[in-house]
Amino acid sequence: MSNPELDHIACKGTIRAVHDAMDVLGGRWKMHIVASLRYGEKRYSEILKDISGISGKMLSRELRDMEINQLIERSVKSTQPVVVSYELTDYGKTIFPVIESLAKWGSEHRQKIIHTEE
Amino acid sequence: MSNPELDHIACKGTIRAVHDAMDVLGGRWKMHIVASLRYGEKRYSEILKDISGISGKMLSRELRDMEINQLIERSVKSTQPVVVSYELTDYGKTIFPVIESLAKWGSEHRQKIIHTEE
DNA sequence: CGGTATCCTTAACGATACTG
DNA sequence: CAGTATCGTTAAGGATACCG
Repeated sequence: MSNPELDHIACKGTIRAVHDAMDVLGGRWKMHIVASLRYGEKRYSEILKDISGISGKMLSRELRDMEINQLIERSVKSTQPVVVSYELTDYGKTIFPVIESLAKWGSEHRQKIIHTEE
Repeated sequence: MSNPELDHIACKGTIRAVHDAMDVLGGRWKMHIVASLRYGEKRYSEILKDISGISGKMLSRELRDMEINQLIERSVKSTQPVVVSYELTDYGKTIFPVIESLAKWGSEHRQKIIHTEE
């Protein structure tokens, strides 16, 4: 049943789609940020605490990128001191299935690593 | 129904799982390679043609990484000239759901970009 | 608190030339 | 064909200091 030509076309399509996704979701931290905002809005400092390893500079840079791409929304409450929070837009929430499958694979992968005591 | 504490625990778990996945699948090209091998084994030069933008150096480096992580298998047929091909291991194939959701998001994202004529 | 500016180091990556 | 070696450039990222 398998057809080399059709496979090739499908393959190229998948690669292109993966490429398009990576343009926006690529980089070490974007997926982490989506995961952090998974259950609702959070403040800058909360996200910073959530994601161990990220620096403030990178977090603000990535947040800005994602805001430009309309994945997240930044809101400022002009209290004293100022409170800034971020949340996923409806469009940003469409990434959930990706995060979910990635997280699922990641936790299964960790199990595998543990059991083969690497 | 939503519980801030439970959300926080779930969130941290997701972030950790995403992190574990990224350790192995991170980088600009690994997902492309999985997509390229999606429908069966391929030769080095075929993968190189599939993935536009990747250089030979990066391809061989990424392939080696993935072989070490047991995601792909490299086989050499000692004909003249030598033929080397790569294919996903059973373990590597467990990444399919991730690729699928990523590709799905990517193609929808492209549609969105086109329709908002960015 | 939520950043930006500056400096610095390392890693990623590409191009080219070369080899078995 | 399937790479490796070498060189050079750009990007990623951290540390620290500073600002409204």
